[in-house]
Amino acid sequence: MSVETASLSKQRLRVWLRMLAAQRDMETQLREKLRVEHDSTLPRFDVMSALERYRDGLRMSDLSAKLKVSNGNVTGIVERLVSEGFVERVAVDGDRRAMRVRLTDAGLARFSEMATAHEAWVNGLLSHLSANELETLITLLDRIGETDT
Amino acid sequence: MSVETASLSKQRLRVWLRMLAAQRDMETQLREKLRVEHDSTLPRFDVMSALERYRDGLRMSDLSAKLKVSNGNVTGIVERLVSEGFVERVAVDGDRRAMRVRLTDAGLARFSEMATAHEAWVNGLLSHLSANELETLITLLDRIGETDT
DNA sequence: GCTTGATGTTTTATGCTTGAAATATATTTC
DNA sequence: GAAATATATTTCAAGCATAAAACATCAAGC
Repeated sequence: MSVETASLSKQRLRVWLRMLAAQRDMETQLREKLRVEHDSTLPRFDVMSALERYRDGLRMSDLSAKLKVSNGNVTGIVERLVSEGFVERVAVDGDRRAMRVRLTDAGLARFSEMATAHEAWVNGLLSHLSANELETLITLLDRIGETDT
Repeated sequence: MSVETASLSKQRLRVWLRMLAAQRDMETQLREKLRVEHDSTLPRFDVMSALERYRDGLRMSDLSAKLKVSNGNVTGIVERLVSEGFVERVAVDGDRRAMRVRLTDAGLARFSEMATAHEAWVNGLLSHLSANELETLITLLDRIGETDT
């Protein structure tokens, strides 16, 4: 392995560590805010956010696919949202295995409040970066997931 | 709020969502590799990594500070590493409250294997990006955590 | 030397997360 | 239409994470 290759490898490692650190810092602050000011959590927020985009509701499996988490995970989060009255489960016609899940009116109202606050928090956390820098970040982050052409 | 301000806010939200997505994708792959190929986990790897840098060991509170996780969290992870024989707890002279934690020889050997593989995985996941792009990413990610000057 | 407060760590309660097994229902194949 | 296979979801066991309380020890001040 050449010197250039070795240092490139180390640089990639550094990028990964910075990604972790930046993400963790932001997540810690967002979670704390959500907990203190809205008595909620990021996973609940994520689920409600997905359901807000699909007002007719989503099947459990669609929900876990969109959020990229396991089925069992979504089961638990939805369970809590149901018990809080923010989400309801509806039977799916023609398939008795499936369940459609959707926001209740209370859930939609609650989500709207949280979403406004959430956007403001993120806005504050990323306020140092210019529009150009934000654009650059999006481009680079997107390229990470790309498969080879 | 002006049109520019509104769209800048949305753009920041997009950046945050991309950060989450990119980080989650990478983490999912790294966790799976660590689980299947080394029968371990990222939290364990992180703890061992910190201890590898401080061969004389670290106090529990130093460890949780470096990793930026709660004390109770570290207690559990170290507990498992101890039971696996990779880490040992040593009494601290002059302070019977504290515990110094350090890698055993087996732990160091194990970590070395994992670290080599881990670097190669990260290397693969970020192989699309050039040195310049990596440098840009590091710079931008670092600026996120900055406090106002 | 006793109290008061600070510090280091673990414990507890709760929730998130995964992978794998279990359950229930649909679909396909013969 | 019965058997085999596939799909949708939940349950389970284990681990990770937090915040808050509990516990143990230390350090200061009186």
